[in-house]
Amino acid sequence: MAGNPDSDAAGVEAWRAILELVGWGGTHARPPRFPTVAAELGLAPKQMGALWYLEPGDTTPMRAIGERLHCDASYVTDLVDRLEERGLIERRPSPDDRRVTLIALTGAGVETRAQALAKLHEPPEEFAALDEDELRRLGELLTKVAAAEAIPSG
Amino acid sequence: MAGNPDSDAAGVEAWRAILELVGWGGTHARPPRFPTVAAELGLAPKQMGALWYLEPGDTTPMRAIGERLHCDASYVTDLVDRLEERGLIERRPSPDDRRVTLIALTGAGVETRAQALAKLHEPPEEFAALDEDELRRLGELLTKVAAAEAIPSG
DNA sequence: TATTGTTATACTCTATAACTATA
DNA sequence: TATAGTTATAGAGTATAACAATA
Repeated sequence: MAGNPDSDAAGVEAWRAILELVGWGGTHARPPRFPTVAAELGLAPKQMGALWYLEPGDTTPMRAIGERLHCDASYVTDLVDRLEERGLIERRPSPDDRRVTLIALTGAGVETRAQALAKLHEPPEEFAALDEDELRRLGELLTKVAAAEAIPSG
Repeated sequence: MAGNPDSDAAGVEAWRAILELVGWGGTHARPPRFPTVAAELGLAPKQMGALWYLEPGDTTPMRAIGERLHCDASYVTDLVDRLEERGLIERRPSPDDRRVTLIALTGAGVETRAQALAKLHEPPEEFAALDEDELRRLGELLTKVAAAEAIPSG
């Protein structure tokens, strides 16, 4: 972000609006979306993050979950313990490497995950302030941004 | 969100991109912005939220902080204790009502708050994927959305 | 020797309940 | 009686360090 001043200003404005919508803004202070949805399903935010990361039908080493969630391996153990107690996931020994434990969603896990994603993906009511063309344009622009590789700063 | 299908689809797409950018997405899993910035400054997320809410030069009853941050009064006490220990805020008795304690930022608090906001408001690198016109348009659309009153669903 | 996962432990975040002072 | 804030306490979230098993 060291371009021309006008562009920077527009970027700051856009970003600030995003923070606002997401519940991290200073002005209206909406409740933050992700933790709220997690709480509605009786999940800790990271538990929901883990469920999200797990693809239905797929199998994932515990280590990968920790990397994705930016949390310690010991906490992944705890996370997995609790999700397993609730019957949402199961552990399976890896056939390839006897050190690794693979995680898979159970049927109940697939269902809970779907509920979580449905709630999360529900756009905010405020989108009604835009007409259809505006909304489509917004979607295009944001998708272009989100698809871009983050340039590691520094 | 019960409009026409096209509009809904565009909204979902836009919203999904926002979640992605903010670190709540499933695909790239960027680290979530707000907690990361707080950690960089050695603050708990809610501590940073409190600092944000406090306007420099202003004075705010503790109760209001709890409402804004959606947390319990007892935790506000703790929050304020720790922020006060670090010299970022100070308590002042209210002249109007001897039950209420007013909170004000100290000089150090104003400075820390500014640092936090600067980091938070820094747009993501990915905005570089848009040219100036696109960025301006994005800013306009998002601002319009963020300024809209949320229609309480139900 | 390095890596995956677990256990033990402790620290931080946050809420509930009971309480004090004031209104 | 209701409201602002505090204290005591407990629970959930998360990390560090030491460890076992496997590679």
